[in-house]
Amino acid sequence: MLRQTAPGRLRPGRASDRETAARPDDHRALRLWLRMLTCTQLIERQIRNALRLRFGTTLPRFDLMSQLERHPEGLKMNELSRRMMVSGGNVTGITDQLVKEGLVERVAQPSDRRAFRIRLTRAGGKAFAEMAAEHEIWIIGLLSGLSRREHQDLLDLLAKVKHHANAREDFRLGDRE
Amino acid sequence: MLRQTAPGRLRPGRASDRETAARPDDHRALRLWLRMLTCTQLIERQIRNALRLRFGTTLPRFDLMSQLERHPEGLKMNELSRRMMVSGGNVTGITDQLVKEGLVERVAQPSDRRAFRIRLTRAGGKAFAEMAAEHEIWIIGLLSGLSRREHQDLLDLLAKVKHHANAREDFRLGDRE
DNA sequence: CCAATATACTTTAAGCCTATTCTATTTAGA
DNA sequence: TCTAAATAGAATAGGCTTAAAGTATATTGG
Repeated sequence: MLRQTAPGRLRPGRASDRETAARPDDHRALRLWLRMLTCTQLIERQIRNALRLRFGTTLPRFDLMSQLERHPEGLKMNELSRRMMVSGGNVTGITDQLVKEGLVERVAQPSDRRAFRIRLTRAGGKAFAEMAAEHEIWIIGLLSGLSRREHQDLLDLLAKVKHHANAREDFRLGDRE
Repeated sequence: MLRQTAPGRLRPGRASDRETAARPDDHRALRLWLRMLTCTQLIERQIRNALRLRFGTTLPRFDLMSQLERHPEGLKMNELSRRMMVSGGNVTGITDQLVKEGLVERVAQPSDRRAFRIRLTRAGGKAFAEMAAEHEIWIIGLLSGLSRREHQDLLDLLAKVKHHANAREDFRLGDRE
């Protein structure tokens, strides 16, 4: 059988994606935003796919484990929520899955009986190490079109974007009641 | 009542987000990727929020209508799918919603009875015009931390990323069977 | 013509994600 | 102390998203 795109399989456009449709009179900020979005989605989709095919896991699960790996003492649910930039309820669900798979554990906290620490189990740490190694190679490959100098420039420009957008968060732009 | 963050309300980290946790020995590509992701999510979340609060709609719906606005003659489902970079089944669902709301319509195509064109209705065009005007102001504001020069530099760097990542798509990185 | 294949779209099952609401516990203040 | 407010986390309902499988139509090659 020919290696073909499956019927519903997602293989988005090369010829005309979201951003390609930007019109000449679009404001430059809008063009820039569409391009940021396209780039991120392009990379994210490939990583999701690779995680699924190689390790049968998902990006959110990988992301959660990656946070825990950086904090061997464990993290509370709300810390995970903040760092992963997702809602608390979401963390509950993902954690439940990982607990069921034996990759992380909830450790009760005597000091605050409402909370507990989430930690990687030994199996979880081992599984994550394997995934992280390949994951980094994928990322390096996907971003290898840029020179070291360009990497740095892009990092700096995005830092500006990040800080400005963060500062703006409190203005609640669309919220005028 | 004080204007406060609701219990489960998503107000992700300023102090320590996903990317802040990157370690000094992380490869620069990984740091760059985490920062791209953080920036995009930061902006996207604010846009989603603003769309919900101001117009009671969602980003995918806005996105679909935005594609149609650029193509008054209408687009087929698979064209929408490609441009929006989402699966066909997803487009079906979003279109169903918008049809129910009277904002878009499916127009049968005699030349191919499997397909039809999706078009904005008059009401849809009107609604979109209002939203698009504000949307652009939000984006301009969120990206106003950069000078015109920096806008251009960022646009150029992201173009490189995009083309490289696009070219890599066929290598199916994680897929070795 | 007709069978095989491809295409356009929908449906389904499962997971992600959010806002909202709920319970349990802790903290702060009168 | 005792009550009100804040906090940690879970439960819920609804929407987004995907891969895979299904239906109908079109195209292609024998």
